[in-house]
Amino acid sequence: MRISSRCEYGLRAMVFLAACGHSRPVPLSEIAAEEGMPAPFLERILARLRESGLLKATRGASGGYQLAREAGSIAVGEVVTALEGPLSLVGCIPDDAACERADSCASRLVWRRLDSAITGALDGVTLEDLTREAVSR
Amino acid sequence: MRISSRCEYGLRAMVFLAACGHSRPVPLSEIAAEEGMPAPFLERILARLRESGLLKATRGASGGYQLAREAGSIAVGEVVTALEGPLSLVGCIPDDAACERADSCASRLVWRRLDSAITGALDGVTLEDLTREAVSR
DNA sequence: ATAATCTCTACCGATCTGGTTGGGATTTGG
DNA sequence: CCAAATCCCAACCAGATCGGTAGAGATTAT
Repeated sequence: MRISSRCEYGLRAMVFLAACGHSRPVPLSEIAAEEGMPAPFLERILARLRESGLLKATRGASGGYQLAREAGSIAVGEVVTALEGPLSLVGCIPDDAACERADSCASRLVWRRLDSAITGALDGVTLEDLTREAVSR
Repeated sequence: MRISSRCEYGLRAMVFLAACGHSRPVPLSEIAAEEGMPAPFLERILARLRESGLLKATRGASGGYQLAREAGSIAVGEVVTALEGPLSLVGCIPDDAACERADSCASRLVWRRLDSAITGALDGVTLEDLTREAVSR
């Protein structure tokens, strides 16, 4: 199991923007250069984040990207979900109607447990948490 | 994020074998039929599990597959790792030398947290746990 | 007006996924 | 000893995804 580059880049960009504060829009080129990511690829990643309402973009000269909400109100899980799609591990979670065996399926117990472990790990942390923890080291 | 069919089938097959007990080798065709999986695909899955030492196969008539160890000593995490490869989320976990930014990287905190959440959820449960829980419902 | 910037579409090679096909090797049971 | 059951293995396939590139367009500050 591996986190995609898309997801990794996306989160790093979001954290970068969170650290920049709300003062000004940050151009794509700056994020890409500072974080060492291929700009055209990052562009499409930020597009997804914008479509998901996590990012706000201003066009034209001295435009760029900003967080759409406060860093403290954006959970990491939202970023991951926006980039990776809904993180349903198997078809039958949470929709147990998807499998006729759902009632007797022992494996399903593991996927449920895993699902809540992942959700807990990602939804319990905000971008603000990350910038604060990172600074304090 | 999604569990692959390979992984899902593999775990279900292992649980099935755990429920069968150690009495006799169970032929592939039986597992496939009982669990509703495509037999040739399942075959390659079981091959991986055998190569990883989790499964024992006996050839010839009245042959089949058995767990290589007791169900109580096989963690679900082992099964998943055997099928899915080592589950390192990003290159820098646990090998922080893989990224020069590792020290200052805030995102890395999330991946570490996620990593231990996943490991905890998968390594803390054995096949025996699953069969027992499933039976008791 | 022009330069900076976001927006969008199309393409690309590589890899993974979920299979199928078919032929072999091995061992049991008759 | 032979036939059937069973595991073993390699090759192939279509489709999706990934990571990335290329290039043309729209919009806005200066």
